[in-house]
Amino acid sequence: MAELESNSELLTLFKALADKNRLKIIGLLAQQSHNVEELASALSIGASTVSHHLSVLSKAGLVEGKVQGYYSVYSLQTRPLETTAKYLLHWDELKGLASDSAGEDVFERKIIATFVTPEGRIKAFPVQEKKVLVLIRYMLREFKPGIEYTEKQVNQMLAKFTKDTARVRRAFVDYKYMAREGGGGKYWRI
Amino acid sequence: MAELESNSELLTLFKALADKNRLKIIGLLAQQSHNVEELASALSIGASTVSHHLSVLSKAGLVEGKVQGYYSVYSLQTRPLETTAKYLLHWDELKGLASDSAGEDVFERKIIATFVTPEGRIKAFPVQEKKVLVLIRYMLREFKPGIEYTEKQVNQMLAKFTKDTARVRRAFVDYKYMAREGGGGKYWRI
DNA sequence: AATTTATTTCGATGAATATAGAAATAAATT
DNA sequence: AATTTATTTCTATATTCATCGAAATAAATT
Repeated sequence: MAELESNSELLTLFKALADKNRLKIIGLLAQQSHNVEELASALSIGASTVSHHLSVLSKAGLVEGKVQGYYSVYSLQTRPLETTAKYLLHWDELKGLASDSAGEDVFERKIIATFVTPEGRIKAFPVQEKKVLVLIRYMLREFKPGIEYTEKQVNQMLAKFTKDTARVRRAFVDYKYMAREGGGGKYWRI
Repeated sequence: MAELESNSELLTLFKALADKNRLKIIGLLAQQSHNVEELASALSIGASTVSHHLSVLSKAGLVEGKVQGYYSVYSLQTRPLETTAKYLLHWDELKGLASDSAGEDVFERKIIATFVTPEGRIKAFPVQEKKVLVLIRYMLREFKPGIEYTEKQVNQMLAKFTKDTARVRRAFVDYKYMAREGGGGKYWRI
């Protein structure tokens, strides 16, 4: 498995970790290297099954086996565990997991990547109207159709994106993404 | 899921992460909260299937849903990801994964826990012979039956456990765990 | 070369689970 | 209260995958 984890590599890694006996194998190998039969008897399962598990773990880069006399001795490789762990810690990178699904188009994604922090706040508003609109729609997603929000609620929900909540609220209305009731100040998506 | 991860909690977490569509859901929720239908259309799968996936993720503590008008809006919970990541980084704790398998008995495990560092080195040799023997057998596991090792190899393999390799090598022979050929200095397990 | 030993591959079976569609539930609007 | 809308639960089906035993492979000893 390469150092840079693609989505499918992450998937094979999690799949490799998603089995009781494979976790036990990892635990045993974390103590000491073992050959196939030792693992089989420790887990009370067949040697061919252990061999299968080791192959799965090996494809995920989690173990490495080397022939030593009659036996092939397997040892734990901790690097993939470490890189995965760091990856999970910077969970903002998890956004990439959705990449191959048809959510945003390429242009929009680029704008968002440029003008939105990993935490989801607007760094600054672009000058070009077209780009501003991408961000407006980005924040609009927070509001579900069919629900009425008070002006206070709207401001509250926008606060996590930017300090200039009024500007965004006005943009929602100006660009006809939201309607507002004249008096009471209720907003809803169109 | 509790803060302290038991083995089975780790397993449910990895199982939850071991599916393509669930990873995509996590990716989408890392960007923004979503309701079930939004996720279903983004992934091109049925709403009931998404509901099932969200239930799996929820049992693992990875998402949380709250009712909001017509919709129930799901958001990503990053804490379990963080604790899991830290757990993987301190991979010496992975040894616990093998705990419920019938490898060592309780006494031996306790001795090893006391006198062996997380990295696998001998901190110090106990005074009681019975306890020393546990450590001797612990190191003996590194050597596979049927294979001959030169004295140099034996020392080399023991070096990762202790500086006093000669003591251990002698103990192997004294306690009849290993035999040695008189002249050439070849060792093998009995 | 023949034999012994450990591991891997192959083929088959059973269990777990992802998926869809229908029915039931819940929440809000009329 | 009846209706609309979204979600969940239920039921059934298809796929994935863990497991075993047998056969094939590989490596070392005789």
